[in-house]
Amino acid sequence: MEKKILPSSFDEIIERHWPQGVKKTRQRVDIYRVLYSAKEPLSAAEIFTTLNNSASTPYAFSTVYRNLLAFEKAGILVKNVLSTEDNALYELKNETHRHYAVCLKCHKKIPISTCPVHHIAGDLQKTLPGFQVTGHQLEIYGYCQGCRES
Amino acid sequence: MEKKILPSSFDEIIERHWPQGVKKTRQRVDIYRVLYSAKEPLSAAEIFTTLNNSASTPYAFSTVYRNLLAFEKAGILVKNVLSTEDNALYELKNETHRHYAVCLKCHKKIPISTCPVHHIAGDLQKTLPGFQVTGHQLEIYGYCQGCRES
DNA sequence: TTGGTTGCAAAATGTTTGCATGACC
DNA sequence: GGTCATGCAAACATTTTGCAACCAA
Repeated sequence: MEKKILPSSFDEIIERHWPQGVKKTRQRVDIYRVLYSAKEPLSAAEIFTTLNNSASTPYAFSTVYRNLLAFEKAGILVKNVLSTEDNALYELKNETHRHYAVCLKCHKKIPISTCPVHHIAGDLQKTLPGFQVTGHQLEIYGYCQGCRES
Repeated sequence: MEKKILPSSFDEIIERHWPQGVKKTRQRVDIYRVLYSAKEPLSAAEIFTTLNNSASTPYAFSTVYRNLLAFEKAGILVKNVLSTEDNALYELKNETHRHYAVCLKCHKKIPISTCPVHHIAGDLQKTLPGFQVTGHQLEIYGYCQGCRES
């Protein structure tokens, strides 16, 4: 019985997922924690506010931006820019590849389980000869049930 | 032989495509023309520059933005915000529904003929019960042939 | 004529950068 | 101890807004 059972502490999660070559600072770990516990993509402002509400120590806006960029370069985070939002949203790249349906009225983001792009991955290579696909972004727009009823 | 043959003059095109309820001003027609002759989505700055290079009369930046919004509300234009660009891109909604593959190095935008989202339209309704889909945006990221070779 | 549209300038927003101080390895 | 990260403030780029003059219907 050497296999470890749940729950994993946050320290263990960090230990397992922390990217190579990124120095571990208090601020970075805290930003990671905020993103990790988020249920949907967050804006830099939301991360900034969460950090400064939860601790007495100040966190600078530039620190948030610089580290989101660092995480993105390290390959553990994706930056999304939706046409319906006026700012970028960030989320950790986790095991499950996800897209969202965005409500144009209440801006709620509903996860979509399937990814239509995977279905046509082969086709894409034919459509775009010589193009090396490294990623994609998809948003579905519309109105959620709640907003349709009101 | 009442059927009209090519070429259509730009005036005829405007006549046919101009949206209901949008007052036709010199500036709006000119913005429409720039978008119409563009081969790929343009930024507000590009439209602004094109306008001011091609005429002696000044065009204000705010006029460009206000009318892009007016066109969008009228349903004849789509606004795209790509994660790789720091500004929005605009293109006329024309008959053919299109997406682009964006090169992460040279930022070239290559049109994709197929739309994977159409393939799963039925699935989407099941995945998102109660959600009314009105549109979507898709970007493919990667590296184009030219940039891969260098 | 009259309400919508324009140009200009200024403000607002989100994001990036310079620099001295401070923290990690 | 040396290097990289941080906080602060100021700079930056894009987009939005207020207002008087103007134009299309």
